[in-house]
Amino acid sequence: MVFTRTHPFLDLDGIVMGTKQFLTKDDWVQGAMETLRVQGVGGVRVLSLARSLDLTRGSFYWHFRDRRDLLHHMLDWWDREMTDVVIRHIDRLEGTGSKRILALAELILRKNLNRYDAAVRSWAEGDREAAAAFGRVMNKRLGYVAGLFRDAGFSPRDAVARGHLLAIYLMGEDAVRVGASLQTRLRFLRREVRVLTEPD
Amino acid sequence: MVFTRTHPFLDLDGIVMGTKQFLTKDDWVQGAMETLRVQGVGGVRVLSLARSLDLTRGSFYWHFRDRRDLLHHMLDWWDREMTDVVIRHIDRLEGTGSKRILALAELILRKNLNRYDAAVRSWAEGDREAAAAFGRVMNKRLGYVAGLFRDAGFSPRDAVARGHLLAIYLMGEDAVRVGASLQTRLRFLRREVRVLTEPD
DNA sequence: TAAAAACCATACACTAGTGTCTTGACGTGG
DNA sequence: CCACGTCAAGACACTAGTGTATGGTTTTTA
Repeated sequence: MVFTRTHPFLDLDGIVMGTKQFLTKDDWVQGAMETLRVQGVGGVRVLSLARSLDLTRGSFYWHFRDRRDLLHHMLDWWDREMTDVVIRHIDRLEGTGSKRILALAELILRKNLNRYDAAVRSWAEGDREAAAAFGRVMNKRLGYVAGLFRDAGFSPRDAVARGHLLAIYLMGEDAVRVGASLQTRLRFLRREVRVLTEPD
Repeated sequence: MVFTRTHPFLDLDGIVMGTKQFLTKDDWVQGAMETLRVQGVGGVRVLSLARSLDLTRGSFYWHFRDRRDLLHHMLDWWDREMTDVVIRHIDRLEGTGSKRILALAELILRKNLNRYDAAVRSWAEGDREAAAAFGRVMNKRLGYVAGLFRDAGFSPRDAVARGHLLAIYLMGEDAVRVGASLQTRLRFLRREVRVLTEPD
């Protein structure tokens, strides 16, 4: 059989860089994350995933021990790309207090960094490893956001309360604003942040 | 084969009322909701559900046209039992303003009325009917809670902002307080409600 | 108490999915 | 140029799940 399948791939700016012959582990993981988002863990199947990537399961079992192994890598990826990235970015930012809080919130909305949260959370409900990963990530997020509120001048206890309200809002916002434009969502967001950052 | 299987069943107060020979549609739906919670929609399978109820699929296909029909009834059930019930209960309550807000929030935590929210939300991501149902329910909730904040004396725009913060918090709270006792969760909750209900 | 309705089991034909093993195409360094 | 590492196809044996059709048992109704 002729083996000429080549996949065009994009860099981060959306510019076509070239073609590649083979898929990497990360290609599988990212494809699986999309399936996770719209179908839940139960929908992440080796066979259907292979079909959607236009390959057979032969490739899959070269990259991963089994389905469980893939799921493990997905949790790692989600932790790195959807949380650590944000924290590093905000840490490098000028300004302090409520400015940084708003920047963090807007970054998450603009880049849709919360798009897998619902699925991972639901996944965690019935899976010990997912639950552990989800717990770690949430603690990281809650702690970081609460810290920002402390920087903004709130008492430790108040900073925690407000930080948790914001972190959970950011996790659930996209669910109640379906079909809304980014502009609308940002308008809502700024008002929520104002409510939380204004002194009593 | 002998056909003597009888299931003890409970009334609302947990007192054993008797035994019943057959299962109702609602028995299937409630069983399916539990599976939905821990496994997501993908885990709601006719066969495994029948096994967990200790019967065969023959029963299932008497009560429901097919799997899709069950999923439809689950959305109905979730709407009725996890939202309408709360609204009716709070509407009948004395007192106004922030008292009722706290009562609503505590009721949801105490009765775990948010336990299926995450799964339904994730389900909605890849299913039009679930998305429609989830949207209707969220609008109902957001509108009702915003109304409570208006009753508490906030301006319409502020009431919406605070109402949404609370509604989304109530939807995501259980995810970040895993392993915490009800008392701990209530302590957090009261502080969040205080932050949201205190005038600027 | 006989007929009707409600409820469930079982068998059948089918599709989807898992993991293993073998084979083969491509690419690169010696 | 060839040997080895990389990546993927394909076949195999298996389990899980779907929906239908049919018949049996229990409960209700008349």
